[in-house]
Amino acid sequence: MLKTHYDHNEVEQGKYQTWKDKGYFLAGDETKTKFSMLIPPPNVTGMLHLGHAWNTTVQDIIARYKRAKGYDVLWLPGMDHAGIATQAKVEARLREQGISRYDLGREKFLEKAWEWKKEYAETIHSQWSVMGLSLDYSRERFTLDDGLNKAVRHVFVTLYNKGLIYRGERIINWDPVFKTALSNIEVIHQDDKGKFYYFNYPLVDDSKNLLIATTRPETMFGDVCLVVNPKDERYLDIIGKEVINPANGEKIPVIADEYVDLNFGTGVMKCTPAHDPNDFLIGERHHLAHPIIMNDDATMNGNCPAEYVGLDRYVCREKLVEKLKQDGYLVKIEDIVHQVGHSERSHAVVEPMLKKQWFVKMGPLAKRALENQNTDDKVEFIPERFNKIFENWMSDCDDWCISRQLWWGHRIPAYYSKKDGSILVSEEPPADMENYVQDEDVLDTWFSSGLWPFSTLGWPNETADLKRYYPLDIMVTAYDIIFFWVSRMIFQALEFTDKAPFKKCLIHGLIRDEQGRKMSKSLGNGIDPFDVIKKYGVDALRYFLTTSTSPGLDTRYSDEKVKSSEAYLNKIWNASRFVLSNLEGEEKLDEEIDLSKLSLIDKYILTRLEKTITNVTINMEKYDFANASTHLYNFVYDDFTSWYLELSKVTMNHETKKVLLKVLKSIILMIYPYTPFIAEEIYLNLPYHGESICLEKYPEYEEKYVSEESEKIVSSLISMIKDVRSFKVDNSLAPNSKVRLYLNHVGNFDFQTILPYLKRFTFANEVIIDDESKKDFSSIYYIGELYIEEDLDKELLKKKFDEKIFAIKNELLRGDKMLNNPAFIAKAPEKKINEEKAKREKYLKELAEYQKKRDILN
RNA sequence: GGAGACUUAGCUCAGCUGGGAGAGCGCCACCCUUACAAGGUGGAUGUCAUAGGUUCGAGCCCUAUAGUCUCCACCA
Repeated sequence: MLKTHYDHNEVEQGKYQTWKDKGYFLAGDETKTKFSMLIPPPNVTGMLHLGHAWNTTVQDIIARYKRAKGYDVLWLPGMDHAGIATQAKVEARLREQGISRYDLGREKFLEKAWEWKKEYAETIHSQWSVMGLSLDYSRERFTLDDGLNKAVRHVFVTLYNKGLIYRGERIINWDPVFKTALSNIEVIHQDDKGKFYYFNYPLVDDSKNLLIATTRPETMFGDVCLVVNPKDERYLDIIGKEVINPANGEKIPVIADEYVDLNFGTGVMKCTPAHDPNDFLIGERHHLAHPIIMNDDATMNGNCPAEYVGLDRYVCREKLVEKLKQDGYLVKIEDIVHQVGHSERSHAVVEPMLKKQWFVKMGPLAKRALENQNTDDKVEFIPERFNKIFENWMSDCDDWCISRQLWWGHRIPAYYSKKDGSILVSEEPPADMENYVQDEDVLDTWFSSGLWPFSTLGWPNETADLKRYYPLDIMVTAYDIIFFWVSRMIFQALEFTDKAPFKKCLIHGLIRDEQGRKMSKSLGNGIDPFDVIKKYGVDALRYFLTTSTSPGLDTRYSDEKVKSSEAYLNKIWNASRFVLSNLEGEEKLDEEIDLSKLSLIDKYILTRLEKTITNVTINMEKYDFANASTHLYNFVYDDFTSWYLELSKVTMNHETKKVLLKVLKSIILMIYPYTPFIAEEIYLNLPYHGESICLEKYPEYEEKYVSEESEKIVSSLISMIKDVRSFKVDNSLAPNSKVRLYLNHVGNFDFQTILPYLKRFTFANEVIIDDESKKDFSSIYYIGELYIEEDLDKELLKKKFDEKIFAIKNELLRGDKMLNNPAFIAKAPEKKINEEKAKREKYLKELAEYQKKRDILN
């Protein structure tokens, strides 16, 4: 029997371990249709946050729903080594002990990193279990395990041999803190305050100056020329001439290139090919030198005048500006706000630098990904608009810089000959490894994540799992990693498996704090899901996360809403207690319900149940969990607890008890994917329950339980009761005050069937049916077919009637406007016209009745 | 500079393919009615951002405007 109070701690206790031990979450029943998904692997960098909780709960709902629907569900767990992020954490930990990774050396450092991984994997596992995620742990993977390493090497080598991976010297985004290259999307552009410095570059053999504006004076040491637009009439005569670079006194030429914008700045720009991507392209076109002027830590190098060597780039900037000011070259300084690139991980200002790195050639891969979206094999984004976001990015992306100057990750399988420096790219090290040196760099962490949908299933081996579960049915993720991850999975999958990696991609938003701000460490506004769980229970958190959210949109965390989720579960808990207490001692409740023995209200609730099952299922199939839960919520609160449970007390019998059991069971089966713990607890307390709710079937719509007629009659009954209640409040009568009711029998059903309920809920001491003599006494209140006799305030009654008459007249007006409109009659669908006509009839009748009663009062 | 989202009750948000404005929380009044006071009953509250347009009919479709937010982009 259920305890008097819903205590989430007690309810959650031990259940997950049992589910896991019993193997309920293991995939592999080949008699069923498969349904497969993978968890987006969390980084082994720390604790899971509310975003993870949201993302994984959505998947868990899908997994549990699909299992209940009879699928063989594979939900494969795993984690991501998260190269740069994890390495940063491990280095920070070492720094606390006063050591750097260089003190340890590569091998020892990696040992530390694996220790870190082990530690945090454990944390994540325990957090997954608290969340109740129905993961198949027997298939868990890690991006750095042997199988995935093999997949990564295979992909790298294959792409290299196809010419889709190349090594080249290009301008890349350099993170001077972590001292590694970054891909374009790892650079966050944000508005920073900066300055526009205007300098004079004196022309050689001329007294004139050229005015140049720059935001980065320190790069002047790397200037190789000035550039003007060949169409710019102002500067036609100076093209080909030389100027003095005031920073270092070197003579540099003025060249012409279409790139220069005539309307920006002074129309003349300086060109630093090694430290700016556009300057680099200009340099390529004009075969210019590209001197690098900074070290990896963004200090100035030997290509700068001695007094600046070793200075940090910003210190150098100040010093140089000061000097140029003294020398009379500085014309003015303007304050500006401009977009500056920062490293996603270190937040340092990214330095564009010319470096030799590995790249994936995106053109052909992107083309195929885009083309595939026009085929039957396309990935269906939910909501659909994310397809456009995906396509926009895909159709305009640069080559992907995949080498990272880190240690934690997949080491690039390229080997350089000690003899001649030639490159050997191969899945396995060369036999004569002593003659080679392996590339020091590792791959971008997203390189391996991009293979996740198939590498985790054993690819490149033709494993049974790969055959059965690939491609996946759905991928669930937040929109912020569409570029990082989703797009890469898609083009890698197409390239290596000739199929899209998943059929659907369900996109959800990000969770924000109560004020709508992003949760961040610096703001200190992060909310630990496990604090919330302690307070309200994991079921309440899960319910909140998946029901008060809208597809693809961000959501705000709301303590109030989690609380009300808990209140809802408490409601179900107590309703269950009521049902169970009524079932006690009853036998043969598992026998088929005898429709002929059902009361009016039993038929009513079954009808509402069947309709609810339909509505919930439709929305579950669309992965619209907010809508699905709303249908269930309304059924539970209104139909079931507010009305049926109360009404059932009046005519409780054996058949009603069967109905109570059936309806309760259906409710907990439908709430189960959202809130598995409380659902299991109640389930195990039901008579005739199975081993676990995890093994139960989802409720199915059954036509035989639907009775439109009963639904209609009980709806009238409910509105009568509501009217009497509201009548009492209006007349300051106690809710349980006795009344005498008169029913005028105009409907086509037997009023006797509703009498017991009407009496009980209106506290009527008498209900008189069809007594013509009682129709014109003065102290009455009339509602539909119902009269109430009482000593009443006539003025109040008049007012009530007048309000009602006014409302009906308004309705009539609305309808007449339509019906008197020839265009409406001509163009509106016939169904709608008939509806309006029927309403008109109904209102006219009501109006007449009310007016009659109103007249009696005068 | 492009792209997208959002603007509905005091607050947070629903409103499915156009056909009588909804929920939760909050608020007011009454009630410890035998599942539930984490409750029940009854109630108040909206020129659906603004202006046009399409339509018999617009919160919903189209256009423009304003405000908020996000993403993308190399403008020195």
